[in-house]
Amino acid sequence: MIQKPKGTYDVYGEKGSTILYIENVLRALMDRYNYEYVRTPHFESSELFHRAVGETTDIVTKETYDFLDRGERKMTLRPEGTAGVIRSFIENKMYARDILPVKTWYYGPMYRYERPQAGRFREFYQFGVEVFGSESAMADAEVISIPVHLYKILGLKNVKVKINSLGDTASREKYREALIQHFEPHIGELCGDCKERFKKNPLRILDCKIDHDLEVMKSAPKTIDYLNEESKKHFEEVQKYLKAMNIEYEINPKIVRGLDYYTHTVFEVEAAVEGFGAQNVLCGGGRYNNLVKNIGDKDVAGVGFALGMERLLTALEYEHIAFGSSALDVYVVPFEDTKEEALALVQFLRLNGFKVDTDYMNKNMKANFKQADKMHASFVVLLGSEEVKTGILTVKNNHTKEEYKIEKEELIAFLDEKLVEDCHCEECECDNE
RNA sequence: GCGUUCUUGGUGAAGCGGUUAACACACCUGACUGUGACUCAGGCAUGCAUGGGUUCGAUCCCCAUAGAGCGCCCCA
Repeated sequence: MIQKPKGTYDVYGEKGSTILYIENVLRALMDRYNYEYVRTPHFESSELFHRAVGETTDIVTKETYDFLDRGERKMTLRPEGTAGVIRSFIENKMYARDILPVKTWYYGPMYRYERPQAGRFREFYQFGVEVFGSESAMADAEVISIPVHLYKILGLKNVKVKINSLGDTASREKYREALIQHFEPHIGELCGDCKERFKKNPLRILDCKIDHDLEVMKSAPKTIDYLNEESKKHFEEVQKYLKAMNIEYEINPKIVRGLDYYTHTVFEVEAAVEGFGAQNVLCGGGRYNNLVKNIGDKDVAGVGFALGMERLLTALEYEHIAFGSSALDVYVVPFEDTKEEALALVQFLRLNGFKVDTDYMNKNMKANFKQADKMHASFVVLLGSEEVKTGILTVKNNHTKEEYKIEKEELIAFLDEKLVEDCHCEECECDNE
């Protein structure tokens, strides 16, 4: 038996409906925010990610899918979306647009060679936005508002927005040094991982799950104390705009993000769901005023965020939120000698806009009614030789079990009327609210 | 990359070193060749992730491999 590769998954059934629903929500949402869709290749020159993500992060040193193409070019399956979008922004000279900022969104599969665990796969889907060309804190606030809005639409409660500021390059560097000075005398007290982090990426020490109770951790310097005037002002403005939009947030000085391209605002949205496990961060992002320059020598500010679909789906599952496919309008029961007429009727109804299905398995009557129930059919139409002969159809309301004799010409009008009348659901598009 | 738990039909699962691998749900057939919830009678894993080994005999014990879950590293 051939199995799917480790860390991948198939989508089918109810999960498929949920994903399609969310994707539609994303599309509509981004249209409302006036963001444009950008699609970039799933693989890029390896160098792009090395420049974007930074050589020190593990993402690039050991977690990417790298390969040589037949022309011996080093290629990498994209481990995240930002780098490709920036490359596209520069290559297509979007910075020269007549309308700035350029507000973009993307959605698609990303690849990381990691050990799979809850809500984490080797091929995973990310949705994200990138806004280029604005240094205004308004852009930061708008970007933060998008996932908040999305989670609200999806009905996800108990989400928490956590923000922090790393400041501009100068502030950030000053802070980094302060952090090193702070931890250096106590390095012996830290766990093994933190000793490693101290050398590679001291900011990440703040994220440690083992050492977080240590005195030296609690007394660690905070990023916001090292912001220069300009950075401080920017951070205050972000908060001002968030308040203006009624978005609740808390400042968490320990949010530093893993990637070293961030400047100023960084944020995460967490799901406070019981039993959700270690992977409770639903999305993260921030401002990256130097990244475009690093990649393409154009000094353009940027701010963005990304969210993982798999983790979002897990969170929805925990909250018992599902978006199943809609119920069938009509189930047609064919008989041995009326298959052609049945299929013709099915097609006729479909052409008139109804959601219709029938039996393809030569089921008996009992099994057919069972199947109609399983498909949540509103109406069952029996089509035997008698109905074919007389042109008068037997139509049964599958909820009330009432039976009607309807002429074929009247069927569409009958269904139109009855379907609206009977509809009690909250989600469908009918006008019967 | 490290640690740890696990893998038995379509599903939930019981099981013990020894002849037919429980039970339930689902599904199929018939009683009931045109009306569904009940009932009754049948059917439904030559096989217990895969490959080796120990044994007279392995779903069960041992080893390896693969996959899944959880935690760590890392991280949207």
